[in-house]
Amino acid sequence: MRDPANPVCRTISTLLQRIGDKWTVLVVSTLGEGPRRFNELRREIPSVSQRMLTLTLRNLERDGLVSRKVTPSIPPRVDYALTDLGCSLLKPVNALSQWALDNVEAIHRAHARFDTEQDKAEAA
Amino acid sequence: MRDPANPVCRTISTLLQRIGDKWTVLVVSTLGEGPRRFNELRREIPSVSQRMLTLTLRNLERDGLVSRKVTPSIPPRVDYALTDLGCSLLKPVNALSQWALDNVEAIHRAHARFDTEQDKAEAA
DNA sequence: CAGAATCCATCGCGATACTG
DNA sequence: CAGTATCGCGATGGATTCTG
Repeated sequence: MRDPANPVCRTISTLLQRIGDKWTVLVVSTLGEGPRRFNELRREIPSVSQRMLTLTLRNLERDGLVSRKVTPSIPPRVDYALTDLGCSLLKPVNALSQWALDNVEAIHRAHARFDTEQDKAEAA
Repeated sequence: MRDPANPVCRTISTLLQRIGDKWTVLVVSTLGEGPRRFNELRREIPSVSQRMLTLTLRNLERDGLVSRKVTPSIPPRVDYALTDLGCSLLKPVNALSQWALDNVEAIHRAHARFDTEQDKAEAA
């Protein structure tokens, strides 16, 4: 059950990695507010590069979490939106974010404690 | 609020990355069943290398999620366990895993659909 | 506007060998 | 038993340039 060869386990692992990658959650939570065009997303997430936004959206589309609607006009228009599946992911993701928010300070205290003990250890 | 320069946002991002890395969730969920020694963890997670298990545990300890109790005997004995903070993380993480379990098939269908459409596109 | 393609620095991670 | 140290490959991701 904890065996990474187990296909179910691998699927979970893959999902967690996607959640953990640099831009996915940012994009998903932005789309959680409503559909966006490509450059709208870029503006709302200023630090994402064009390349990474494209890759992130492709992965999300492949997972069935985001829909991509192309309007072949000039200039072209592409609208991204969460699918129902994508929306359903919002809840557990937000729960995790909320946990992080609730425990930011505890984590920082833990870091400080750990790091000072580390310093004492190497001073010796 | 969505600005990666925002320290709170960075903390969330860091946590999500930790969740997303290859071994953290496996280790945390194993420790969720009770305290374990180093090599017990290795046996229960056969594919983890010594190095990565050490690093994963160090990070978890630094975050205050896992406690490390050394018994200086010969041979030495080290017990790892979830802290209260670590336990509290279990719930949102399990929620996410459960979501993945519930939607494994939907995701696989999405992959299949996406990939065949990809093939058609490049065939043209 | 919404990308695709290319180049390149960095890093995660595994394999291996050594230690108190 | 529970680590640490070193090496090296492949993947990740940023910057830049080109396109329909």
